[in-house]
Amino acid sequence: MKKPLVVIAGPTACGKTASSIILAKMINGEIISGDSMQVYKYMDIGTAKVMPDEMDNIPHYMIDEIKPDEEFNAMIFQKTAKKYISDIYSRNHIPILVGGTGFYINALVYDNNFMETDSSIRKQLEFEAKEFGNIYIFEKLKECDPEYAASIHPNNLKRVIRALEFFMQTGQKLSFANNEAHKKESPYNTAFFVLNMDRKKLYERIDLRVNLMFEAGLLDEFKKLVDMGYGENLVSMQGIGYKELFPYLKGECSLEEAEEKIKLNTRHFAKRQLTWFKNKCDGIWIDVDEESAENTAEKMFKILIEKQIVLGDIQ
RNA sequence: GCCCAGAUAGCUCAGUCGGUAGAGCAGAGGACUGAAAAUCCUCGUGUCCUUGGUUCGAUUCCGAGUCUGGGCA
Repeated sequence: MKKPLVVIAGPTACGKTASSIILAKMINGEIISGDSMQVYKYMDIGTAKVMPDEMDNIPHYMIDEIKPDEEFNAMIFQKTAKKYISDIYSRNHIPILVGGTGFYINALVYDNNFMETDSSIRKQLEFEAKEFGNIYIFEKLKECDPEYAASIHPNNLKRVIRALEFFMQTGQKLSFANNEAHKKESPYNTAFFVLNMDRKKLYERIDLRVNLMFEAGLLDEFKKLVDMGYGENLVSMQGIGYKELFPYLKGECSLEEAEEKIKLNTRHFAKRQLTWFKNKCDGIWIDVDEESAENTAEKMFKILIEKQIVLGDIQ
């Protein structure tokens, strides 16, 4: 029998954190963060990380997992999170995966197969792309994996390079591997919640949250990271709320402009998240508009009982 | 009060040598299977300020008005 897994996804600033902690209390849950930025230590304010005083004694995992200059990706996420999940099962608790990184969440929920590769060829390919252009490298991909090439745009360099490096290292076509991976059935009995609210309201909440981040000392946090030697080229420092502050640091824009840019990028990001959850997940959408975190948690709890993912007497 | 310059998509503006118009940004939609808060793709009809005139035809030319900048008193 498949083991229970609760997922709480949704765009940034829609209230995942608060309602997930309440739900965790109700069902003996423990929380695994499905967030690509909260894994980094020292990046608290800009990632809107759950802090210990908010956790209400609910254990949280995949938070502060690594330092900002350490490598991280979907495979590492999956591997690490799976370990935490089995630990949670061993305690007879229910894992609640909560976050906004759809790619990571799906990797875990659908247990995607990742082939062992490393990124050693990457640099070379990046160099070639720079030297000879996107089309040149795209043509290269066309030769070894025409199906995959047909499915992506030549300008999407990251995708093109990944497909190429995958082929060069495994001798397999990414298009083929993806198809195989797609056939795999999820090992969990999952309730996949997607929290959402009226777009306008979401955007207002984003603006408000960015204001609060600055009040809470985002700029200091950023400067501290820079002082620790974490630079602009790091994946972690390309997170929204940090990357926009480099131009300010260099005197290329005002703080107000940087702040506006953060708001804008966060809105764009929320849109991309929504697109993913809409089209890549089989989710139960929960309208959070005008609702308290308690109501949202209550709603999810009811559905969990209906779906028999959780037993009624567990509380 | 006078003079000058504007008034065109939600915003900033381009343009039409007279045949009802187009960029950037915003916004919307989409892709994504080891960078994913990353990366990439698609989408532009609006009383061209109002009103007279000239004209087959005006957003475009001319006159008047209104508003907004700037200058002079």
